[in-house]
Amino acid sequence: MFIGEYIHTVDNKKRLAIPMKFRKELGQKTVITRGLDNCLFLYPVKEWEALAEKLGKLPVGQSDARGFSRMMLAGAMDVELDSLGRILIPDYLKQYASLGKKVVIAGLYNRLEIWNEEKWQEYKTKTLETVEKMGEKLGELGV
Amino acid sequence: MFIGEYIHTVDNKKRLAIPMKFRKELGQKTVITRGLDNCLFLYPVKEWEALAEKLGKLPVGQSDARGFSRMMLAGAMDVELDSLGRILIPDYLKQYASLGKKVVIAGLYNRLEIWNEEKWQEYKTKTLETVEKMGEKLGELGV
DNA sequence: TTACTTATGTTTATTGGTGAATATATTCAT
DNA sequence: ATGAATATATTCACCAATAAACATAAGTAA
Repeated sequence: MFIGEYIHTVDNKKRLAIPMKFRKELGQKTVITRGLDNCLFLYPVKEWEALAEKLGKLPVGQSDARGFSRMMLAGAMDVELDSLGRILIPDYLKQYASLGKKVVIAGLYNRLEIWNEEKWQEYKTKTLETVEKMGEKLGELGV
Repeated sequence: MFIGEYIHTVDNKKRLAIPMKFRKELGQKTVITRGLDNCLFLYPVKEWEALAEKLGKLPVGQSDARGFSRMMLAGAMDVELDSLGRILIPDYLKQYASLGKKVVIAGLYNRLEIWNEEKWQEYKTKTLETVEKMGEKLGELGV
């Protein structure tokens, strides 16, 4: 299970070191793809395969399902961690998530998310404002 | 069952000693997360895992469910008690709860809460004022 | 081929997490 | 009250993770 958030830097060769804590569970072979809210998703291959299968089975008739799976599938790229635990981020994904030097790597259960650092901070403040109201949901979850 | 409140200090390496009384029940491996009312929650791993599983299964498609699980999962961090019973508090959580040097550690049945000391005092006085009224609600809940 | 660019791999330095030791405070029993 | 025992606070020193710089290899175009 991936949890926690880290700030790392992308070097001038577009490489990003994955936090030590995530490496073991992530494995060497991973898949990176366009995520929701302008971030990138990074999956261990196994998780990805399961997800891809689901995406492939979405009804071709519905245009938004089509759009969603196109974005995820066509946007995907397999990347390997090198000897120092770094991945190479493809240009089009780097652009998509408007990644600069500082990025946030967040653990979200079965995937990692990669964010532009400022965007992440914005998103967080915005979301935290409403999260107290969501406290009710916590109750439903048995917290 | 965790009960009672303690005032402890965070050292300059952002470490916080857990009160001796809580250590045995808490265990070595714990998870610290964003809590409600700007405090932090500290769970024994088992308690956390049950919660995390529910969070992990929330639908990725819905934006507020996404926001919620991002805050809870990415906001969480597993921390181990070191040989002196201390935990390391990540920067972003320290900020979130605006922790200074003095913090309050309170036992709340199945979790601990970590508060900024002044905020805790404020919260307490504020809450004690209204506690009489709350009595009625308690009745409704069968206490 | 040669120069040049891009990708990949390695080395070094700095930062910050980790562990141990000492000092201070608190509690309890005499 | 006094001292012993236990708990907490603080400090110092070490090690590991990350970031940056450097070096090598591979590919591309003139």
